[in-house]
Amino acid sequence: MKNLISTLNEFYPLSKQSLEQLNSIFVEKKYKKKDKIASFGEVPTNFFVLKSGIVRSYITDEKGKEFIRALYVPLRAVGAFSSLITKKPTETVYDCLTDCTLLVGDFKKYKQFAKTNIELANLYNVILERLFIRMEKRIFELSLLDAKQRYLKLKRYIPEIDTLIPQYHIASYLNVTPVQLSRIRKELYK
Amino acid sequence: MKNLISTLNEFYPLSKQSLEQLNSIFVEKKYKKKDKIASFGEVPTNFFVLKSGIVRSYITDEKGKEFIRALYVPLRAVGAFSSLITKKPTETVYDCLTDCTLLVGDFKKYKQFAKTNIELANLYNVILERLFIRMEKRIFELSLLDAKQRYLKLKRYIPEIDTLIPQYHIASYLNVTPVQLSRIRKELYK
DNA sequence: CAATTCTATTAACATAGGTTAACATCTATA
DNA sequence: TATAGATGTTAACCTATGTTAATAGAATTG
Repeated sequence: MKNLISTLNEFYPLSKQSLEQLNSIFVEKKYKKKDKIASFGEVPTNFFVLKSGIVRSYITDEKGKEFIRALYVPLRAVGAFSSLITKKPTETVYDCLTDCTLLVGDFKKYKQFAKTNIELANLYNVILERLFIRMEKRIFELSLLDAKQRYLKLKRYIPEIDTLIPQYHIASYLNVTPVQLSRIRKELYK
Repeated sequence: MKNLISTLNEFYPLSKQSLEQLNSIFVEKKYKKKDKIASFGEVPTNFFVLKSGIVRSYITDEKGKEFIRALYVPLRAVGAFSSLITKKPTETVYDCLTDCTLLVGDFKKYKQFAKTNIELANLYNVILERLFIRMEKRIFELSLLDAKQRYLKLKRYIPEIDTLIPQYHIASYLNVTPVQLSRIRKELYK
């Protein structure tokens, strides 16, 4: 369990007892490209820490069109948190864009431990704080930047992105059509 | 302190000791329209609970143009949380769009108590969870809905909004120009 | 209450980005 | 390796929204 420990200690240093409690709720698991880790309409019970690969989250409109809302890279906390919190079915789907390794955590057990273990309560705080800051940045990005700037920003965040996932997925994350992203790239690389 | 107690118990029921700790860090304060509760470039030390009035948060671009990113109504937790968390200067300004009454909380003291008082750690969890869910909804809204739908959604959230704040503030929140909001209203009410 | 400043509307024009469709590659697999 | 499906590019056209400016009514203040 060396890996789990080093992964989690990057977020928040924990006592031996807390690490043991964490070990008891986390399982490492491998997923294939396209595997779902949270499906539409389901009430999720797990949250995850991404060890390798890329995960996306997306929502679907009435016509079945997919809108990628987030891309996750290794060491990020992943999961349908709002549904875990509200216990309502998720409208956001999470799936793997590449083969992935994830730490799968039992959210209910975690919360159970956090009720009495203040270290774990505070670790959850730290995770929520980070998620919150990411969300806020994403809102600034979506409202202040045009598609070209959003693309450049994404490339700064994940430089190899163009080789990792197809362009139409990138376009979806940027909230534009593949046609528009193609235009942007043309202008950028001429 | 009856008011503080009833306000906070709406979020999370607390023991007498926790309430006393909270009382010691919260002060009720009145603000005038246009008063700032967090200014650009400052490292904030307080967070707030809005008792009455409307507060906005906004960011400013290089040209000094303001972009309202959130509107807060009574009982919402308000504050430059990402700066409180990171201890870096805020780029987001928070000010009062109407005269307001706020509970002003000392964030550092709160965190200090939360280190050992698990009830307060968990209350902070609940607040962060709620903020997170709001953020996520706002992202869906900004990326899936056009300006007309965002306007209708805002009117469902705060029906009296048109009489509370000027239209150009509403437009800014919706991420469109006042001109465009005027067109939308024209189309809507014909 | 007159003058100034704010706010909302409208028109004319400009632009980013959407839609559709044709075409060209590339990739996987039967 | 031939074929079908997946992916990316380009062009033509359309729409929502931005920009600027003129106008007018409302609100504020000397």
